[in-house]
Formats: sequence, C-alpha cells, structure tokens
Amino acid sequence: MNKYLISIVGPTGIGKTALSLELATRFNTEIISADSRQFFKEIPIGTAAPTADELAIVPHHFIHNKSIKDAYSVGHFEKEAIAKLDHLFQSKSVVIMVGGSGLYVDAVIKGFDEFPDIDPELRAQLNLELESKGLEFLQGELKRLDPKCYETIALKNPHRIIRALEICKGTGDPYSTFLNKNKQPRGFKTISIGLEADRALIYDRINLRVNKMLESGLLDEARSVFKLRDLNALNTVAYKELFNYFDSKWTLEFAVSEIKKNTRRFAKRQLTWFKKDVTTKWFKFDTDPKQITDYIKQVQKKTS
RNA sequence: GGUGCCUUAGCUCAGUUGGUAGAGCAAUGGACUGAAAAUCCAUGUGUCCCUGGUUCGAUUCCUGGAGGCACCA
Repeated sequence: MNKYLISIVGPTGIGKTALSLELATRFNTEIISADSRQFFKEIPIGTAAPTADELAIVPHHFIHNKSIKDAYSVGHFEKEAIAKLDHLFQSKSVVIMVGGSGLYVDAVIKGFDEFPDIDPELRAQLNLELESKGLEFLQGELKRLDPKCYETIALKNPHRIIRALEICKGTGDPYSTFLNKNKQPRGFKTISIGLEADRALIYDRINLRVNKMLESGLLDEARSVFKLRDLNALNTVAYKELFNYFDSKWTLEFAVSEIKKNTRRFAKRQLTWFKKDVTTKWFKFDTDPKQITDYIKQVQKKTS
C-alpha cells in the first residue's frame, strides 16, 4: 500500500495551519511541522505556532519540542523527521506536513547529502577570520581548498563560504566532493499543495497578524528571552527588531513597522523558493478544504 | 487679505548655468545542501502641479492659476 506525505506550503500567514488541521481530520492522521522556528518552546507567539487549542485537535510533531538553547539544524531535523514518518506510516497511509521553511521541507521530501558533524568551534573561528581578515581572505581559502566549489558558490555570501570552508577544514576533503551522492530514496510519495493569494492580500494579513501578536503578549515574550539574544534561534523576525526597541535604539512604533516589513520580505522569499517546485498544485488561500481533499484523492488514485 | 517660501519616483528630497532627470528608503525579481524567519545577488520606478508666453527646444526663465507651509494683518 502506498504511503503519501501531503506537504502544505505557502507564505507565512496565508492559512497553512488551518488547512493542515482540516486535512488531518479528514484523513484521520497527524501533522509534521517543517518550520525552522516553531520548534522552540520559548517563542510560540512571535513564530505564530499553532495554539494549544489547535494542538489539541490533531497530534503535532516538531512543535515546541526544542529549546532555543539547543544546537539544532536542518540536518538533525531531516533525520528526526524521517524517523518519525517511518513510525507514523506504520499505522497511517497519509501524513500531513506543514512547512514554512523551504530548506526544511526539501530536506524531508528530497533528502540531503550526508555530511559529518563539524566542531562548532571551527565555525566560530571562521567568523572571527571573516571579521579580522575580511571576506576576500575566506574566498581565497575556498579557492585553494575547493576550486570546484569556488566556481559556483555565491562568493559574496559569507554564510555559504563559511559553511563550505568548515567542511573542507573539518573533514580534510573538499566540500564539493560530498555533494550529489546517491541519496536514499524515500519510502513515500509526496503530494505538494500550495496556498496562494494576491500579494496585497498576503501583506494585509501579515500586518494584521503582527498586530494580533502584540495583543497576545509578544512584547513580554521577547523580553523574557532578551538576555539570550545572541542565540541563533533568536535571529528571527519580531525578536531582533524588538531587541532594538529594548536597547532604546528604536521606538516601539518603528520596531513594529520593521517587523511587518521584514515579515513581508520573508513571505516573498518563501514564494520564490516554493514556486521552484513545479509539482506543487496551487490553490487560493480560501479554497474549500473539500476541494483540496478531492484533488489529493484523485492523485492517490492515479498513482496507486 | 498681504508678503515670503514650497510643489520632481509610492515616501523624503537632490538636480538640470534651458537639451525631458537621480539619491536614500519603500517596492519588485532571483539565488539557496546542517545559520534558512538566516544569508546573499540584481532592477527600475516619472504628464518634473496646471496654464499660457519667450525659445529651435521649458521640468528649469517669465505671466496667470491651484494646492501646501510660515510670518504679518
């Protein structure tokens, strides 16, 4: 019997959570989250994680299961998510995945190449070198250690360069030699559902949602993690802007408008990523879930 | 009512000694293999308020008008 992962994608605030609850109920199944910030239990409001009421309707996985203090990355997530799916598919033929983070969604659906774990000290050191010697120095290092990667990488992007270098230095082998190995085939088929709306409407919904977050206590939440501000998990829209307000660098009004702006830009980047997958079937955000259910059943019939 | 200043991109403004224009921000498009709500790349946006006049040519100079601001009444 075929196993199906229903992957729901779309820009932030478009209604993925609501649709996932509907579909999970209709298919009598559970939900996997592929959202790089909703893992963290300390920051539920600013990440628009499902509420306690919503979590009570359907069992969720990878929501509030980590602390912002945990070192966590897409590689860990891929392994945990696949293990969870294997388990769920023992009793379910359909599982729902809701994803706001394109890289995390692809990690589950398409898989990644294997990389050894790298000592975090190495990245810290490279970041210091970036500051003291500049990006050009790191580019030169990469050219020396992995000329093939140097040809194709975004040379002005420090994160990309540092990632490649930490693999080169940490393993002794060029980064590019780890890429495009045979990936493990997935034991399930994926049906990808996208939610869309006019850009102006997406932006309106984002602006409204930020206001709602503030009403729900976003300020207190941000204040409660303020002293941990350097953690990567808090390099996140809403928190980083409010930290500037707490520092008295920005007024609250300005911080809020920056949160809205940066959330809009985030939504745009999500759309750019998700539009690349031509297998995704796009629906208007307010489409009747029954119609989407019918589409899924149709695809199941065709591919079984 | 009088006097002065202003009106140029979505916003704030610069500029053209007369040859139809450019910054910042916003916006838009894109990239992405363990930082991804991260990080990085690329790109314009126009009745230069309206109306006549002078001029080969006016957004620029002049007349008149409209709107805004300030001061004086």
